[in-house]
Amino acid sequence: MPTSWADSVSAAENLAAAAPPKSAYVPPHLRNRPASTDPPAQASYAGAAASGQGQSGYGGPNVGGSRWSGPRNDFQSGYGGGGGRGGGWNSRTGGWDRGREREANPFAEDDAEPFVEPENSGINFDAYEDIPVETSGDNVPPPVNTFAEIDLGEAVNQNIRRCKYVKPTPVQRHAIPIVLSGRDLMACAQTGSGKTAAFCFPIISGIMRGQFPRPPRPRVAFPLALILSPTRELSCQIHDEAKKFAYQTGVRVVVAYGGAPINQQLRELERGVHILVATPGRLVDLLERARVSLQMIRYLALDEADRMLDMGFEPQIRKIVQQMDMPPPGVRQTMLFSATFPKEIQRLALDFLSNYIFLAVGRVGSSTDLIVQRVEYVQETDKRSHLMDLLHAQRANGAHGKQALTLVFVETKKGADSLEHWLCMNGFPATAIHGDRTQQEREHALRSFKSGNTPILVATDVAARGLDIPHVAHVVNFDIPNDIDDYVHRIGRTGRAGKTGLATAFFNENNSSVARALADLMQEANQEVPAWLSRYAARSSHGGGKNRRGGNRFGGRDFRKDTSFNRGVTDYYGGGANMSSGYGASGGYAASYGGAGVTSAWD
DNA sequence: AAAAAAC
Repeated sequence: MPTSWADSVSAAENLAAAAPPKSAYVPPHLRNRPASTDPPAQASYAGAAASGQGQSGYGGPNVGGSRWSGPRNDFQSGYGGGGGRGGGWNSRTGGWDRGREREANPFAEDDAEPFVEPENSGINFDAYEDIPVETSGDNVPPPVNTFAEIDLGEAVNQNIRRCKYVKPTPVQRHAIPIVLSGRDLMACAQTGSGKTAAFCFPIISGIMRGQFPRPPRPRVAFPLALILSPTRELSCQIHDEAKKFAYQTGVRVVVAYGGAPINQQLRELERGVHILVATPGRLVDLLERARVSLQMIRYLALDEADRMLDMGFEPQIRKIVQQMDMPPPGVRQTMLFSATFPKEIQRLALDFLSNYIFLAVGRVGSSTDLIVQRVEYVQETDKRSHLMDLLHAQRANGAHGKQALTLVFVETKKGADSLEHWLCMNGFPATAIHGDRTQQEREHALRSFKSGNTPILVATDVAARGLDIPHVAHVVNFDIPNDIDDYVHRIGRTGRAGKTGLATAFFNENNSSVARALADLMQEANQEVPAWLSRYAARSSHGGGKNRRGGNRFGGRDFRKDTSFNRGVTDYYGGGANMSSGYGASGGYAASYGGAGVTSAWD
């Protein structure tokens, strides 16, 4: 076991260096890396804009009432003609980007990668092959092994190549066929496992091959798909990714979030939108102004769904999903994704789902092998000097000429401000991100951190979820969150894409309420649990309380399997699906899940 | 109790 932070890092680096490079599989976060040698995109699509006159309809910049395709079968035409003919989807690219402006190449800025490193270094590829997967629900479609098995169409296939995706990740292998088959889905998978692509690919494909009525009113946006996320930065990130997947497919992706001028967002919406990515507040605003209608929504995806349905967000989500004009479950297709899925939230989620499939994908490399978790006992008053010690060690250990990125989580916005200030005063280049900063400041902080200009970022939970920040070597839980799921999300900012990472937590009396949950979690992740923490855990846990996770090596477990849920409640299955059939786990893991909830497929 | 999310 490593004994110091510096040791942990060098051990991690050795481990990385020792891993033999393979070429076949590239996890999501190492993709898009070196400048692509793709030919200019238009070349392959030159002359493709040649279909009927209706094609300028959808999203056409200046067509008032006929933004949607004129001939109703325009989306359809050409699809099914086989990959070789290319007349179908490509023809639609002539629609909204023809003439006036060209669709910006979303792959262009991938060259600006500041961290140069050999492709594929240090990735535990084999770990991806062994990931346990659990599915439950009626008639679960079988997973696919390659992108070729799924007919996503030539335009999307080309984007997959541009993204340098060679092979679907586990969550993609399972989720894509499920969504393509039209089923609702609740998916537990770590962020960084390729979730975004898992729901974007089938949505884009579905929009390309579907037939949709033309939008009934001008000056109102009628998206076909809605993707909601809990933070503005995460919405931006999803939007950026989705743009890549939808490049030159004719499918328009627009993002809307608060803190930024609404006018530009309105203009984008007016040009037409198939997929709207949004944070809840701004979307409600747009709905109330009647600039967006949800009546044509066919796909609804909630990212970080457990956060979206928790107390803070639930009313807004209910308003958007249930009290506006969105089609009900069963008519639309609903997908919920998160790395954690507490039972109470799963129960809540029933209101939004219809006969759904539950999917749990284990983490890469048996849970958190790739993240070394340490807990240190630090009095409140000693936290700053202790942090300084860690940062000094890290600096001494200096990697690649640049200081490794360190993400420091604190509980409050005030705490973030004052810690940032203190670090800067003490010669550590730090910046901070939290909800009281302007959106400009937030985005600047994130950029500065990502680029390595400011290698220390102090953050509240605004940065805990979903954000993909490559090269974070160390997550410090300066304040330990009261909800253990938040801890899981926070440490997930490191150790991404098969890379190793370190997570250090400062524990003291104030955290005794999570001692048990933290100890259990670490134990389960094969981490060394300090004896003093175990004593805290034994002392302060009376019956477990609400902080007990349905622990296993997945982010969660289908609560429909709980006896306490099943007893006397037979009506939860959207439309009375047959409970007794179909709930066997497909992978042979069922037996492992019958017990106390801590057993896992790998025990 | 705090954080996030609209103007």
